[in-house]
Amino acid sequence: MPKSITRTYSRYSRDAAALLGALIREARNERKLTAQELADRAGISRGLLQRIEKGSLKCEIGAVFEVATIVGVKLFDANESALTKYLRQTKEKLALLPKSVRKKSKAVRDDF
Amino acid sequence: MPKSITRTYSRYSRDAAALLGALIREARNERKLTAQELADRAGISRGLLQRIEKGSLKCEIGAVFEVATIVGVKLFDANESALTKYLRQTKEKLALLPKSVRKKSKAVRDDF
DNA sequence: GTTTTATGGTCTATATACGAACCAGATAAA
DNA sequence: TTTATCTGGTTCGTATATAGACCATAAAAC
Repeated sequence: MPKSITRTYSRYSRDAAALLGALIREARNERKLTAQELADRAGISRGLLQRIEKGSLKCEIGAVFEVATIVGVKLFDANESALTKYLRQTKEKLALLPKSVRKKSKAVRDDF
Repeated sequence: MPKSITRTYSRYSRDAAALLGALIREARNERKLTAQELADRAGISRGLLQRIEKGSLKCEIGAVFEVATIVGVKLFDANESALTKYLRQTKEKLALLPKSVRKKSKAVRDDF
């Protein structure tokens, strides 16, 4: 990140991260795990787990997904087999589509 | 990250990220957006968008969510209002639970 | 009440994800 | 075909997210 950029996030993105964090915290409590225990299992620091549970958007998606998986929070409301199946279908579908998006050349001729 | 750590990710996390990336790409093609255009709208670089679409787990979750939001890929299979509503409920539920998880003192006495 | 421990926060050093600028190959349009 | 441009893949410099060590407070257990 050369040029310092302050990202802006949409309401939906912020809510989604906040919800995911809240669900993780709820699931952790249900399973009677301390923050340190869950962090250890996920291979992350306790501080990072705190930020994830707070809904921070500046976290590795891998860390967030891993924690969610450990405590049983389903992403996309899908279990493992359904996810794998849908993933395969989506990839097959993509293979049939055009490889690249192409814009109209130069200007659009709507002046006739 | 002081000590160099090579993270390991579960199959579920990897599949989830791959699916999300594939869904984003699919939605981008449907909307006839080039990678550069979508990246510009999300305020990220084209390179980062490529990694997101490939399902990389080493991306800011904020960037991924933002891109998904722009092309209309719904996280949690919920529309905006439903997400906000559920978020409020979840936070209220959390407020009722014990503030911290506490382990049995020392060893568990199961020898009686 | 006391004690223990989980949580929340700060601070520092460092690994790394990022943006930018490339290039080559693929692919769609002319 | 030729041309234009989208994509994928580098490399490099840098902003920053992270781990780890703190400390203070809160809250559960005793």
